[in-house]
Amino acid sequence: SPTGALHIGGVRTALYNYLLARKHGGKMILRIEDTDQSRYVQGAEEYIKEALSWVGIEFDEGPDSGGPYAPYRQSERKSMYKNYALQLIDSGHAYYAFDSSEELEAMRNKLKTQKGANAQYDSTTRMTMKNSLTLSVKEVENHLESKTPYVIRLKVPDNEQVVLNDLIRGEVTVLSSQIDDKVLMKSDGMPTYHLANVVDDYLMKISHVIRGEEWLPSAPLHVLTYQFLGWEKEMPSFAHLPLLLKPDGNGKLSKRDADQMGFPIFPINWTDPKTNELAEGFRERGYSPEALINFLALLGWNPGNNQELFSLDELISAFEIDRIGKSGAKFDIQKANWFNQQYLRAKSDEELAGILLSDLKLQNIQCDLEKAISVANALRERITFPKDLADVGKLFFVAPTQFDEKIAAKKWNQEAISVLSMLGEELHQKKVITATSANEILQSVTAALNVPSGKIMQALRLVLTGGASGPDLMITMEILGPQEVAARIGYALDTLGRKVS
RNA sequence: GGUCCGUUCGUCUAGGGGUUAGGACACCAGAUUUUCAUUCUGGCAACACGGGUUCGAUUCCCGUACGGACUACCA
Repeated sequence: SPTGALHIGGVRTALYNYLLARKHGGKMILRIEDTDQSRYVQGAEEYIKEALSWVGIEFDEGPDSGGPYAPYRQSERKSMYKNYALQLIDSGHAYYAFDSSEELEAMRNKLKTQKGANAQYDSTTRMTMKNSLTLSVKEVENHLESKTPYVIRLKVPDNEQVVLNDLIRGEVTVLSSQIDDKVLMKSDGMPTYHLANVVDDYLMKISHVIRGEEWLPSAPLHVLTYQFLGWEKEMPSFAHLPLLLKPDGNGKLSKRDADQMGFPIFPINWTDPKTNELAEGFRERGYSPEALINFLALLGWNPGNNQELFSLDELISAFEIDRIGKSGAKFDIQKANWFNQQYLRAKSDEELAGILLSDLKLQNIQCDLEKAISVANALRERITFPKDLADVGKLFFVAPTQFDEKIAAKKWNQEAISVLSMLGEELHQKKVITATSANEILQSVTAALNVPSGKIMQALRLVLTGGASGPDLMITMEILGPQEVAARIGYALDTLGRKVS
């Protein structure tokens, strides 16, 4: 429904639908459920399509590609729904209701004061309200003719067992007296979700309804609707998915939680058209669609073995609806990061170099492909996001101008100074070095000065990177080249001092 | 409040009447790297509780607790 950005839970729901459809050679249909005009959000439909397309979910039918059951937007199908509502009235399963919102509220408030009573429009209260069950035929006609606003409500039977067979939860039985007389047609002439969904699923020959658990309570109502419309045989299978929960505490995962914990909740960037507020998406944050999909697939489903890394095709062949869990899954961004890392590492040096090159270009840093490949190779084991490549790789192009004070205080000592001074002089005379020769030179210097090389490594790192972390130091020296290393040593000696008191 | 759904390491989960209850993420330690990281090895850590059924229950049944969803002319 185009009521805002599709969030990550919706992506997972779409994914499970997609996996099942692909696995069994079915059709994946995109239907836009835009029956609530007041909640319609500009750009939301496009967002849904783009987001799903980014993660690799493709539709066989939908508003763009068309299909045998077009149109695929419920607003464009508006005229189709009323006949079915009328059919339900004719068969005695629905009725007109003329109650104003004030009257409804008054009824609910009155009921709330009675203990144990369910404040709802149902078999116990409908005869006290203003509807075609309580009004005379003449009065009803008058209302309809004078265009009194009305809704059409389902007449839910008094005391019947409604049985829902859920693919995930098994048999769920609800007593019909617990279900209220849901509005089927709104006063603006639009159907509610309940009617539109049932009618369209029937018309579009939908085989499976896989949706979030929040729909479970209204599923019996849908079963009832299928029965009343005489479509019980064509009723789709239902599967109600466990919810995605917030990482700490309990409750449904929300945008607020995600913001607080500092991770995205939308697949791609979303700018709220009302507030103009930008919410960063997983895509823009640097998650690959493969990683996101893999992570999401395993949040509530598992293959029954220890395999964790799945391509979309592998997911399709492994997916089984009865291996979906029943309980809600907390959203663990660390695991998502781990998946991202796995997929990033699986890329070749050339691919990583390409990412590095384009990121460097944005910062106006020149780099040739050969060097980019070396840098990518040096960095490949230490990155989680593509941007890490340029973030940490930057040290190969821009010399540090300041040094981490804590590390300097700890590691910048007389031994380091003498080793580095000598190392700088040695390197200054060289044109090229390899990791191996760099190591040899370092070893000879430390041996000559009788300093264990392990003791000055962090000082060397500090000089070369400005901080305490980075790729292998010998490799770093090889990529930097002897002249640059010597220059950085010289700069460090100048700024950090050649003597320590 | 009512209805429905759920409950295995901190997290995602496997398992299933008799198991040393398995894996992954995270965390911790050791080894390697004369280097932070990687990698490797190891460690920590779970069947919500109470009743049944049973020779035996974490597994089946019932209850309790806890959690969640729903309770709109929203989807």
